Amino acid sequence: MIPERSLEVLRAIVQDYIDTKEPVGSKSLLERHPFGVSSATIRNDMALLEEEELIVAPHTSSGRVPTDKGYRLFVDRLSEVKPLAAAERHAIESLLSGTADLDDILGRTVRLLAQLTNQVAMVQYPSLGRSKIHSVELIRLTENRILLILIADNGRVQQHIAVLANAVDEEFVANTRAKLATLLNGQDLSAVDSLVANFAASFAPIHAAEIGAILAALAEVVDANRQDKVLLAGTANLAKSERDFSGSILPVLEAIDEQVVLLKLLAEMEADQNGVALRIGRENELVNLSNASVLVSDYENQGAPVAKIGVIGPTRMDYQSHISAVRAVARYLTKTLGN
Amino acid sequence: MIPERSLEVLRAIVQDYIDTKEPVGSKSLLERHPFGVSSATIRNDMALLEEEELIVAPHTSSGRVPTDKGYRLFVDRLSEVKPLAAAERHAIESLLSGTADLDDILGRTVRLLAQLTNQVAMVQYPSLGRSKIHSVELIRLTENRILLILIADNGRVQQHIAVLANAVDEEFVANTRAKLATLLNGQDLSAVDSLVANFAASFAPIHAAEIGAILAALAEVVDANRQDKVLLAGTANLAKSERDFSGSILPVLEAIDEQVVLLKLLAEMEADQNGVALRIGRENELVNLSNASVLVSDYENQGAPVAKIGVIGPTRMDYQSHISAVRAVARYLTKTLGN
DNA sequence: ATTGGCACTCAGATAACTTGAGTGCTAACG
DNA sequence: CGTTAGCACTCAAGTTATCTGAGTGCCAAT
Repeated sequence: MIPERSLEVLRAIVQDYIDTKEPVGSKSLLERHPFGVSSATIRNDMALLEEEELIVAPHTSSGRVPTDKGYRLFVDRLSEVKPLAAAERHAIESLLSGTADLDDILGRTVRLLAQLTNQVAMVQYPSLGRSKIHSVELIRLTENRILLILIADNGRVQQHIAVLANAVDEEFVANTRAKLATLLNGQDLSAVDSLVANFAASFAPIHAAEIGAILAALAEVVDANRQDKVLLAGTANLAKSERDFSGSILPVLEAIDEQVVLLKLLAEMEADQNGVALRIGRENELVNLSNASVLVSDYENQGAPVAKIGVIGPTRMDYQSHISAVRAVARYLTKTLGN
Repeated sequence: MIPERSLEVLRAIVQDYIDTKEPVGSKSLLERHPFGVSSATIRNDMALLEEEELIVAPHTSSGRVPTDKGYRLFVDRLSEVKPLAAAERHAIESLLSGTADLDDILGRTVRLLAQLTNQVAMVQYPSLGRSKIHSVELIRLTENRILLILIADNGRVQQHIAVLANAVDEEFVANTRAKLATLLNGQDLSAVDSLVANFAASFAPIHAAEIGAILAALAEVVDANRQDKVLLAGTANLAKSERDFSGSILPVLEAIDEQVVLLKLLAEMEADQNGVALRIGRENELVNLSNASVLVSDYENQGAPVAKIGVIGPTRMDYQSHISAVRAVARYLTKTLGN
């Protein structure tokens, strides 16, 4: 077991390092934190912490820097979450009020989070996994092109064009639309597949191809809802804190380019008791983000988590503040979606 | 007037500099380009070019580097556009074939362009300025929330939710929808404002507030079509060519964050006889992109330019190749949209 | 107009030296 | 035993000096 004071030293090291961005030594640590012991004692504690791989010295004769493991311990056991300043709270309230459109809400929210944290912020579009279908519309664009629109009960709208082999008339479209409505309105999105299994049977075989194309479009639209989208903001913050990413911001930019990677990462992350999920440095190795930390929280709609929102930044980020920022924004987003 | 050979020297300097990323001196220039004169003569020519502010020496005793003005002259008068390699042509064909959805097409296209040029690529969503309304749909989500969907004749779909002060029934919605359809279907988007001017008059005054809200939503949607969106790809290329941007990639990242800036920039750019528009370095001063060049081309739908596609990169970019890449991709996009 | 020749410049590389914040270790202390 | 003072040691980073070579401008000769 690591003695109490040593843990305090670790906490002090992490805080100072986040603050000054300089490796912290035993003497300068005492200047900022009056431990009431001598620097030699601190050095002994540091030796212990280094033993435990919680800190490391970049060079033989330099101060110490927290390791990923050190940050992890700090976050899990040593740090209180720092509540938001009133001004920040106010900023959230005022910036996010009075919106209606989903795109708009998410856009504003992610920008706000980027601004609050000075990091790259991201928000995932609400998954419709547990959502229900509000309605399905069919619109005849031309004689052989049908626009299919699927509206979910949370207001998200997806459309797709079905191109038919043969021309169809308005009546056919209206008829199909009515049947689809009866079948699907109010149903779970996830149930669509089984519900439409025998759909073609209720039509004359002559129209089998057309019905097939429309069902394909429907499948496409349902699927598009599954493969979520990610909205980003604050990429310029990367350039500002470039040196914080040991070496290069390239992996982060690559992740941003390849949204698939981000989505995979988000999907893997599960919130802890604090309501946030955090991956520090090497913990992101699989997605090639070893020099970054990812911090996300779920946001909810109708009582159930629907997607994630969070930030991505250097391992040396201000976890205490950012955790509360992410949580607050997630909560506010939940609230906004509730209306 | 600048003599012929001096211009040849300028061309050689630009090409070498783009190639080697090193300031080019009189002697090494001769090694790569056998001018048949001595280095002293080249130096004389260089002195002239420097006089004309077409090249500049970073340090007293160093080779020369083209200025923005030098690049401009090079592009306008000295360079042939380099046709695409067969492999690239092939890549375009295969990567962009077999798609249907607008989002999908644009996404693929912009990625492709980023890959071809190794720069940040951007594509603007098709403006609907000259498009017509295919149809307007109203869908009653709840008793006081109406989803308005506007479908343009090019398949682009925009929706917006109107929140009403009072509850309305299905009949009211159907009625309104029918009237809107009669009024608007097939009309120019730009004509919407004047067409709906007296719309409220055809309803009982008791519903004035509701009609107002719906018209507001309509205005919103029409407006959303005007303020186009930009899709980006290849931001990771920024990190790779970071040193090419004198100093910092920050301004570029900022522009990417603030899409408004990009849109403004795109709006200002008008294609020349080559079918592309190019802004070099300082020519972008107003949008704070003095150390970058922006190269775009129009793409068309139904015979008229609808939006722009292009790249943004360091002033020292390979204009010859990139111009043809942008043009080819724009043309292919035009062709794909034609289906 | 072009060229060979020459003195000059200066960014960048290399090396030697200094500095100072930091370390580990040990012997003494309460 | 945990703590401390003291000391020798390390090494990144800064400073200075020196060297090098690719490059220049200029001028007299062709």
